[in-house]
Amino acid sequence: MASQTEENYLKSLFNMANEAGEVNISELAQQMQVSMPTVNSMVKTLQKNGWLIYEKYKPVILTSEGKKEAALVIRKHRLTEMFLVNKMGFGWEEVHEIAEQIEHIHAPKFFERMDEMMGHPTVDPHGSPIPDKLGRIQEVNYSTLSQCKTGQLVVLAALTNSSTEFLEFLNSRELNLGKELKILSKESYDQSMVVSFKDHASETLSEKVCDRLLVRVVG
Amino acid sequence: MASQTEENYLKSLFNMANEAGEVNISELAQQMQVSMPTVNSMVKTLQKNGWLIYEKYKPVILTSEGKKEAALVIRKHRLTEMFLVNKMGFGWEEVHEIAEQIEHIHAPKFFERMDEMMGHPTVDPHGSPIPDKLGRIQEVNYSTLSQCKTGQLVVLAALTNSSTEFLEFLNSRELNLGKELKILSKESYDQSMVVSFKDHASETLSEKVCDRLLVRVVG
DNA sequence: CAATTTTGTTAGATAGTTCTAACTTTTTAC
DNA sequence: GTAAAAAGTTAGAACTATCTAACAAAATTG
Ligand SMILES: [Mn+2]
Ligand SMILES: [Mn+2]
Ligand SMILES: [Mn+2]
Ligand SMILES: [Mn+2]
Repeated sequence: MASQTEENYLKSLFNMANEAGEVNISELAQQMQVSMPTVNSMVKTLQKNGWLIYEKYKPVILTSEGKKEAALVIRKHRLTEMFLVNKMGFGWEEVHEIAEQIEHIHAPKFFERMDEMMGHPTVDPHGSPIPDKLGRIQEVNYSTLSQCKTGQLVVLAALTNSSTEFLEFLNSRELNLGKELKILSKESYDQSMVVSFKDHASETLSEKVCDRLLVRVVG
Repeated sequence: MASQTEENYLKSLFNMANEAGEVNISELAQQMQVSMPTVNSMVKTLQKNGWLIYEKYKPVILTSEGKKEAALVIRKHRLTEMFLVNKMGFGWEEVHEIAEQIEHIHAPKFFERMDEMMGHPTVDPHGSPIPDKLGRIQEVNYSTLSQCKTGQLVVLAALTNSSTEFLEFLNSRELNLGKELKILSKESYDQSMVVSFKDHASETLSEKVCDRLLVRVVG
């Protein structure tokens, strides 16, 4: 059984993998906030457990068992976040830190019960998909708001970044998932966009913000 | 901040302390399911943290800081058990193992929210008192059913033992907290008691069972 | 009270997760 | 295509939580 530390590495590996499924040691070290030698010894351990492929001086690659292990931890994380928001009244900006701890609880029934109580949600409070019990993750591809054209009508569906600061910024503009936005104009100098919400005056959103908003085009 | 291991030791120390507040190393080793040298080194660590008083060859004694630390972990444990039963539909026999893990989560708001959602409960699903936010524990003294006399009317209020097996035994007899029992007779040979429940035929309860049932005498 | 048993301590080891310092290999830049 | 920079590895150490073996102190018992 994976330790808490191992579970955190697996999660990062899963999220960081490129198209080829590769992750560099230095990037992983930065992500995990530990030194490269620490990562070096941990990847050897993860390899011994059959969760990744490691060859000296090469980027590491999760095995399918590693991916499944990671996805099941991510499932617990996202179910927890959704439970905290939907059943316990937390804001979407408060739940990540708590879920970071609860994801390591070994109690299948506890997460089963959360899942049931919420009617088997498919996404977490930030729009990220919740893997199923077998660790399968449903891929959805939204566009970023930046990629959209003037005149389009879009619905905010997910985020590419869920830092507390960004979530608090979105709260301050009442930008929550499901919100309909109409793209009024795009400034070619700095890529900022002017959008209007239903029942709300128009807003200017910087390129940085537009890059972090994932939307479904509805018109 | 106490590690998970330290928190588990503190909890055991708190629960095992005799009238003088003393706990023997050998008893603690047995309780924690570790060797005596392991306990020996841990009590030195706990002493360094100011949570207990240790002198060679003497039983250890929690300091008031140690007692508070312990009580706050017990608070998290019991709030969790109550939440699992009242808000998530678990049986009282299923919650201890889960709470044993969740009690180590560092997220004051999470437990605050549980407490609020339940309207600040004062006891856990097994009738044990929930310490307050300052680690103060309200002492209640019930009698065991064994101590009661024939003819008395009592209400089941708590348990001296909450093992899964005992809880399952109580489930099988529909003996839950709040149940009114009338003591019909007591067998002097083996101390077994015959009791009748409201809306139920009479039952014989062994001495072992009667010792584990804490009751409030109501008539 | 002396012998035995029980309780507690020390020493030394292991496993997990982390570090820094020193070194090597690979990649990038001129 | 060499030199410098970046990435990765090894060695050696620390800290936590645990163990067993050996020893010492305290408690019990005849
Ligand atoms: Mn999260
Ligand atoms: Mn985590
Ligand atoms: Mn419990
Ligand atoms: Mn515990």
